[in-house]
Amino acid sequence: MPRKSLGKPGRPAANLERDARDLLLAAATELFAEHGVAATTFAMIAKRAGLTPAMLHYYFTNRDRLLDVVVEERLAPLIASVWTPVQAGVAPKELILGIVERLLAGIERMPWVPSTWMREVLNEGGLLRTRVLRHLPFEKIRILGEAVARGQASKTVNPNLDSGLIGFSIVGLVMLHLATVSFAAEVFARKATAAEVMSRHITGLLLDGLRPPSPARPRKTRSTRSLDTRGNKSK
Amino acid sequence: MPRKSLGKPGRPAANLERDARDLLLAAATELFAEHGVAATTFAMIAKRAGLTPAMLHYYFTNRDRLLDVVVEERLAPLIASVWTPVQAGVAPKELILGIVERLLAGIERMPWVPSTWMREVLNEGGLLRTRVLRHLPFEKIRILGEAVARGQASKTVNPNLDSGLIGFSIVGLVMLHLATVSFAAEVFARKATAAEVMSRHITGLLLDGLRPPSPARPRKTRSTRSLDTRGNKSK
Amino acid sequence: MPRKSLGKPGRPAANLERDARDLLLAAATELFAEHGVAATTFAMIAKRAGLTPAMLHYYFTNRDRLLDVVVEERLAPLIASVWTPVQAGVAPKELILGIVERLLAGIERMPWVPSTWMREVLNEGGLLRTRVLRHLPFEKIRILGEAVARGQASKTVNPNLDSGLIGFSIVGLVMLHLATVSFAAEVFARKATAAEVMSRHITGLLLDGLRPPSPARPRKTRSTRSLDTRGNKSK
Amino acid sequence: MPRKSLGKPGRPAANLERDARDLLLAAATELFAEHGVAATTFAMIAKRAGLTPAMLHYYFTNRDRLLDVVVEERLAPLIASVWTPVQAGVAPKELILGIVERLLAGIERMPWVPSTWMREVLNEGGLLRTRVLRHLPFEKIRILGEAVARGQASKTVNPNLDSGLIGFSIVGLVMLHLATVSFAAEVFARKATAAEVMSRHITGLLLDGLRPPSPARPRKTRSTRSLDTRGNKSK
DNA sequence: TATGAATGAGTCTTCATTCAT
DNA sequence: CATGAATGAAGACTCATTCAT
Repeated sequence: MPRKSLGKPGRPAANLERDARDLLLAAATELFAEHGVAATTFAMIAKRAGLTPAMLHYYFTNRDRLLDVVVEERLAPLIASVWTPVQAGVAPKELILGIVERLLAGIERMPWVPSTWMREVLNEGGLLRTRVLRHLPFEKIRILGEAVARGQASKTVNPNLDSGLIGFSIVGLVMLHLATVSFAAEVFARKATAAEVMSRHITGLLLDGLRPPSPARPRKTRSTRSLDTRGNKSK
Repeated sequence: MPRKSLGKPGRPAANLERDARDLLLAAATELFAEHGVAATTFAMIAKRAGLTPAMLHYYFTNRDRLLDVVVEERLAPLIASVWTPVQAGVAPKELILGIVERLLAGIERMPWVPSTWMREVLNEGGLLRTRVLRHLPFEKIRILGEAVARGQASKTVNPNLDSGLIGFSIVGLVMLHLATVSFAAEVFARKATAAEVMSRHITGLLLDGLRPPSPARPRKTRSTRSLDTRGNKSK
Repeated sequence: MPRKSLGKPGRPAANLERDARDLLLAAATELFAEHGVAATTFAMIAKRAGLTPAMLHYYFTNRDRLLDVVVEERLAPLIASVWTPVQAGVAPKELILGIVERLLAGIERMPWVPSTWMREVLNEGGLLRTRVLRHLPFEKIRILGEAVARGQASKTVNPNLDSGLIGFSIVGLVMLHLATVSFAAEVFARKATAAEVMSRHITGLLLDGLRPPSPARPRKTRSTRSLDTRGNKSK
Repeated sequence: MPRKSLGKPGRPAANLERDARDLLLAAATELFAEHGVAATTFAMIAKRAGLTPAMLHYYFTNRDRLLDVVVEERLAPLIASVWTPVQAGVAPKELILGIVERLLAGIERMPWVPSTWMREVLNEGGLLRTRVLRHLPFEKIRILGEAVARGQASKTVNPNLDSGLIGFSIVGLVMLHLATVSFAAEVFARKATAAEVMSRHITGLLLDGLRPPSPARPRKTRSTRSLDTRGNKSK
């Protein structure tokens, strides 16, 4: 509860020395990604943060509260940053590209997200699912779905897609591939796929599937922009 | 696969009364899907199977061994049934359709798979990852990748896709969507998406992405066939 | 596995193929010596004998009964063989030499005895103590004590010795040294002391302590006789 | 040795209120002597100390660590106190008398030692054997052996003794007799032999065996001094 | 603000024992 | 005779949580 870090207004940047609460939160999210929420003990978190298990209770009182805090202070801002710019009236393709781009940028800052998302949000019985649900931007998701449905009506979008599922497919596809990076790397015993390649693969899959993209729309802009071009400041 | 079940020679089919080992295995896989491997205790498994925790040790000696058995007797056969038919020389589109179809059929028989796959195989630190790795059909995955690469060389396949990742994308996409069914349902507080719709959505995404499919190839066959048309009988 | 060995009554010697009961008893005594009674499980015994834990119950019904049998069929005969020849009227020195000799001979046939004796008989709380107590030849021990006391009265025996303890000292000393063989060997990382040397050391200690033996009585016979000169047939 | 026990600076001596760690250690050593290490459970120790089993893990983390601590904080100091005064150039008789005296004094403070020594150190498979081995004063043992060997060369010491074994015989003899006290008492259903008698018996046995001591060397001093005349302060 | 001490509930696992076959 | 199946009780050990300091 006690939120220290009351950086004097005078001091501009200098966030170097993070306080204990931040340290614990960082350790917790890392470990959640590595071992899952259920398998992460207070002792493990404390050890990684170089602090004591009792401090976790001091700052978060509770295992449940710790999860609340992780969702509210870490996942919710990411979700907001990804979906807030989604506006009605934009073409579905542009919406999707924006979502993917912002999501990739967010994950770059919080690499623990994909793993945790798949494990603890999408999965039935995931320990963060209910908590995350409260922060989903239903309105924005609906806007995206309607854009797709309109596209389908005007024959410019694949009618096989379910307009209600497309939002989950986009986010899930990104999470899936990012979480799979280490798996694919391990399978082939080679180093992880480059972020650039991964980004192209994902957007390519979403936009055109297996088919070669129509030459009319070169899409060259995408491939040249770096991932963090439009990083959403979560604070 | 069933070990004991020495049904009297008189009784023909009727495998109704499953033995304790089978019962435990079924309870374990269910619970793994619901809560994850780490969060599933012997007590929980025993309780669901209507047996005692000590029996788990009797049959599997060990928590590790239990996981071994789950992989070897449940996941490995599924993997084999999905990939065995993959042959060189077939068009990538056909390969992908076959994989998706067989995978969906397998999951229909073992609904606990998608959740567990995402949680315990794809995820870094997943408790089944190493074990599953040993059963992956690298040769078949390579055949698929090469088919895609050849398609890209002949300009008939989307060059943005990474031919090395495509195998993981296909399997992952199916797993992801199946695991997400309950999530989407919960989000919209409506009943789960029909299997038929889900199947069309997934193959649609893989083949054409957002773009409307070319009218030349109607693909009507797919949408009419039921999911388990060619279920692989594991027996 | 099932070792029948239903030796016909007609066949006299031929005990080569031991029956299951014997096998189990041998495995049990070995393990008792290695790990102690408390730390030896039925599973360990069965495994070493190449049989099943359930057979132990079949033959011995009970853990307690197994211990009873070990004492009655193995230790009691050894005790009897050692003490039976002790007769009143013999000089203490001769009595002691006889006891040591017979004990060493018995241990040679049952190498598990010293360890078990020290651990489970002498020690407070030893699991065989009460059982063994019933088989101790109190009368014989008394005879030895009186022989020593008479020697002390006639100034021919060390008056510092306690005539009541001397019986325990003799047996204990032998057991101690035999059990210590492996320890001393381990300490010096050399091979075990030869039986001959050990025998001389023990009798030397008992008869003369640190002092050089009086030249009048050469005692050469002892040191030249081998250990098993007068093995006591326990059956 | 006492870890915590930070008695207020004002209070001078008075270490009456022992801390939990000490209490647990005392309970453990007592029970090890009574039932052996293998048969002593955490629950038993905790119960005797009036604490909970979980505290044992708190202070010792581990069953193995508990044994380490017992050896390092209890047995090792005793061993050191017994052997440290052994110096080259001293007559073997004096060396032996000193060792016995110091050992008896140590055991008087730690009555659990003899039983545990015989069970868990000397015995093959003893649970403390390896741990104790690291604390044996090999150099001192060698000095004693050489003193005996020199005595044998100059015909003043019994040549039947093995100079390499004599150290083990001395310590073993003391441990044996002290551990046997309760056994002998139980056998004769009388109260335990007095410490004084026991001490005389042991040293008598070691110095002269069965023979009456030579009148030239009266050895009266020994028998009059009480056991703890020269208690070794372990700190 | 921080922590060492302490614990009850619960984890996996082992064991002796029973019993139907 | 012999054993595979089954289990209650107990083993060591872990964990989130409390609390005095």
